[in-house]
Amino acid sequence: MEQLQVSLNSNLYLKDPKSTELGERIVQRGMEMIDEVGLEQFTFRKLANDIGTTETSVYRYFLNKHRLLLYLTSTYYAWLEYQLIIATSNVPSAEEKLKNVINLLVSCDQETSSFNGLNLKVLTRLVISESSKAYLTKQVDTGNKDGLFSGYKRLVNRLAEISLEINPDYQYPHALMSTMIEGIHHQKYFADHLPALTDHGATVDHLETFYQNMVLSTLANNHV
Amino acid sequence: MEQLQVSLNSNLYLKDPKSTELGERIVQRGMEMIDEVGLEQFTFRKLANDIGTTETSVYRYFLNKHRLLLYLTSTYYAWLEYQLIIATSNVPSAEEKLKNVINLLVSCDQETSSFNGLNLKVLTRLVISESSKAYLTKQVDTGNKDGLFSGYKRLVNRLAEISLEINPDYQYPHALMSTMIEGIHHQKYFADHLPALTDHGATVDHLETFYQNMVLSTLANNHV
DNA sequence: ATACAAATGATAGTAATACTATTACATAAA
DNA sequence: TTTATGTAATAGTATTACTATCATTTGTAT
Repeated sequence: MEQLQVSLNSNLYLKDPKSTELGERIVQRGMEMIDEVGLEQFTFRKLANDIGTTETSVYRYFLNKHRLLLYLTSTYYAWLEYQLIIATSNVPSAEEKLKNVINLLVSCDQETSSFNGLNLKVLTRLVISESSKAYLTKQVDTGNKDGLFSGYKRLVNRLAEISLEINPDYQYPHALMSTMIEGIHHQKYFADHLPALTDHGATVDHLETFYQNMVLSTLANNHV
Repeated sequence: MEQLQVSLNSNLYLKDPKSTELGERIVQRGMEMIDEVGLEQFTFRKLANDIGTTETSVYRYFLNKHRLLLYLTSTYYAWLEYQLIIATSNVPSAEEKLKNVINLLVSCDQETSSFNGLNLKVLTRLVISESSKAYLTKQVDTGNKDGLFSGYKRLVNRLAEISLEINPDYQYPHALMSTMIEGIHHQKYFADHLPALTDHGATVDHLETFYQNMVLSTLANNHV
């Protein structure tokens, strides 16, 4: 799992950070610093000072901090896609597949392992609090054309297919799955910062129950 | 409706923008400019130049642009709460109430009227693309203590109560309603910018069908 | 051992951002 | 008339988000 090679869209970076040791450190410490101080307070200068290099060198790898964020979130979605394949292969029942995926999504902030040298607990936390900022910008359309969101879209597509296995007539499989993924992230954030917007502290077990019921009930489709 | 006085939490501003004509212009043009250029590119200097005043004067009303954004989103939620009361009073069936609310939420970007001098179509568009940035910051906890999110929380509470009227045993009414509100906003954004993440262009009618089915099926609770 | 290119580093510079401090002016209540 | 109060103009600062240039190190092919 550690050694798995995942190739991300090359528009995410200027120079592949996996090609050099400096690149690896930029991505690793970049993730940690964004997690610590938040994207707004994070700068390439701070990162460069921290890892003992120069601002210029960091700019050689990434166009700006938004691209670094996108690189990180794309890594997260690549990991999820890989886990999804494991969690659904050789599972005959589509409902069981979806349950496994929900379990994966609600518990990945408990993961102790690493992926591409990135601590998954930290990466998940970063995705929860910062990933929306990757697409809520005026540059979203050009970024989308450049394929910067293809990892996320591929994941949603896979999940939509599983939904259609459960109910082939269901009209909104992409909407349901993107609502679920974003929802899980939001509920975890709310639990930590705005608990009035969720229930039972959005623990792993409660979130799992909530989203299982929500998705499976919706796909059973008894209110159209 | 135009004349309705809604008082927002006084921590949202330094000086009540409704107390002066300059304040009103700051809020109005502020909304329009954030909608046009996005929060990142929006600055108090640009706003001041645009409305013919100085940066300093703008800072007298709002601590920073995040607080102005929060003021705007709070206005939106205050309007929603008011509309919700209209849409649910004298409606005997709880299910009917929730349907009315969903209709309100999915169609408020079509609204042609104004509220507190703010064009609701523009305000809704701004909320869809920018409101997450109001709470996805490292200052969220102090902001929450200062009551900056109380309007949103009150709205979710009201909706949670309606959910419990439908199913008094349901365990996740706040989670379901915040998932729905955020979901509606996201789906509208995806329709415009990342259409692979939604279905049928997330038109008003489709969104209404999707969320009605999702919420009512979930509350019917047949998968726990 | 030499030549060469790729990678990194050092230094400097710029326009803009997100503020703050100071001062002056106008008004209006005491 | 004094005194407070609100409002604005001017100026200044530290930081941000970059870009340009050039020197140096390092690994590799010959």
